[in-house]
Amino acid sequence: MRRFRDTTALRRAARDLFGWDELRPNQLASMRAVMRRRDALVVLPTGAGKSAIYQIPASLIPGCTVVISPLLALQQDQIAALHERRRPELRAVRISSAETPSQQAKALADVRDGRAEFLFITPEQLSDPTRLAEVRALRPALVAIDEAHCISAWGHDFRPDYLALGHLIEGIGRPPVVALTATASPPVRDDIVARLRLRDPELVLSGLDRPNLFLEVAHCPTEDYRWRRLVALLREDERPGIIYTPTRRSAEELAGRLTDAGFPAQYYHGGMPAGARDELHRAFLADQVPIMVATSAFGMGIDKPNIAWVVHVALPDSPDSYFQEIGRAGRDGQPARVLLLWQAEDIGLQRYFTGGLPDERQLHELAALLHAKPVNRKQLRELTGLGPRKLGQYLALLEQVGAVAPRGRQLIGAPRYAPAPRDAARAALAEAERQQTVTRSRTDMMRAFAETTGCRGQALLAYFGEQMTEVCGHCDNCHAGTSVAVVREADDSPFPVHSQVRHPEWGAGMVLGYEEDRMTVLFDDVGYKTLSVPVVSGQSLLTLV
DNA sequence: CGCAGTATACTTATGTATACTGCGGTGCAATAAT
Repeated sequence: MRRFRDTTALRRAARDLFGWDELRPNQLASMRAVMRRRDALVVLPTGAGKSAIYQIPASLIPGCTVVISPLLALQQDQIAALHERRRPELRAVRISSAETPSQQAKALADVRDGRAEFLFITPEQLSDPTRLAEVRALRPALVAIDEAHCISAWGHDFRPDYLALGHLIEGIGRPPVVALTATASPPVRDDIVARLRLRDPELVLSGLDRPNLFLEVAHCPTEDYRWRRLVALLREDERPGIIYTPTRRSAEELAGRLTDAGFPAQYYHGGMPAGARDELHRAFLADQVPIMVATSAFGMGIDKPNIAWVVHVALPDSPDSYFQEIGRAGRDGQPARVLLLWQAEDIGLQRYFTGGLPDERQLHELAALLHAKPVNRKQLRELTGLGPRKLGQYLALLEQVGAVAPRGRQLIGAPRYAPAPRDAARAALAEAERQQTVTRSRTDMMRAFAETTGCRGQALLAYFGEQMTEVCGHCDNCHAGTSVAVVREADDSPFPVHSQVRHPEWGAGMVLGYEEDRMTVLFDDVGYKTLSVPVVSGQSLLTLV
């Protein structure tokens, strides 16, 4: 009865507010979970109407909705899109460093007095206890986490406040939470659930296969070969597309070289002034920039249906990034090309980006300081001489081993049963080593994807824990005939996909999938490994847990 | 980790080999100077 009532209300709201005649099954399932005030993790490709999953229920549920979204530019687009609907139920405000204190106060008042339904905010804002209390006082009825994969990708060092998001949500009264993303492998999903402290969330997943994307990889022994492959694609396809480069400088250089060669290219990266970035973003969406050469800064929130190709001129750091980036192509359902041009040297740069290991003595010193008495970040910087970046990384690590906890009012201290500083430093170092190993293994998986002669669609989906029973038919290897369709019988896969296994040397892990005679397992401590199924079976290498 | 660019050594005149250095992604917010 309730189910029927919710469905009817949701369909009516979708029609009234968005002008949609129907809701897709995945959308409806997610929205029903939200209506029942159940936590949900929704993994759907962008363009599948993901925002509506929280927006439509929010318009029906009494009380405001807090939307946690990672980029200010993205928030701005989302608010503009809501306001274009011109409905009072969809009014939105934002609190960020871009608003003056009086604008922030007005935003809070608008939500409190019912003039706005949505409050857009970043995790960094919520980590200020005063701000947290202000938001809590609004008694939000729902929290939506947009681009939820950022929790896993950024929480460890880049934006440490993401790590504390579960704690912060509890701080605003712990309303039901709906987390949304386009890409999340099984460990990333687990990470999101754990960090947000979701309670028995409804998991809504769509199939990841994108049949209209033609996947192609070319190993490029020389720069010249790489250039020729790139130019060949640009000649064949004059529709708009994105070229991903690994560095800011290479983005600028390649855009210049393409322009000189008669291809109208622009470049985009995080080192550019905000105004120029906004303008380029807008121009690209408006079909005024046919070729965008960019670092990974370009992309999140780009919902442009007619991107016809995506080229990577270097190996991305992980299949996670790669899938996210190629997923921007072909949203209109038209055939689109995805080309990876790589060489082994690309891995060096990714190793650098992964970062080195922390210094155990510095960790020890930091843990000892915090053990003695709570201090704030500024004092810590002065006392330890560590830069803000390194300090943030160290604090995140110490927090993960239970040696550090926020103490309110910007203070950081040791929790009651914190380990001794020496043990904390040792554990934090071990945790950093584990994270580094897992990160490196992701790059290894990316390389394995590049080098495989098997079906690329299968390899990619296996990484994301989705088992394809047949070859994809839309990759270079399928077209060349080197991918082999292997029909798997139930008894050649003694370990079902997603089952927990144990390896004598590598410890506990999860089976992600099978392709040809290989299987992919993600181990907690050593990361991703590809194993030969005959060897595993013959030597009884794995045991079911 | 590995590349590009520069500096130095060795050579005995114009260049080559080796050694060293710096650089490299993603963004919040807060701060300081206009």
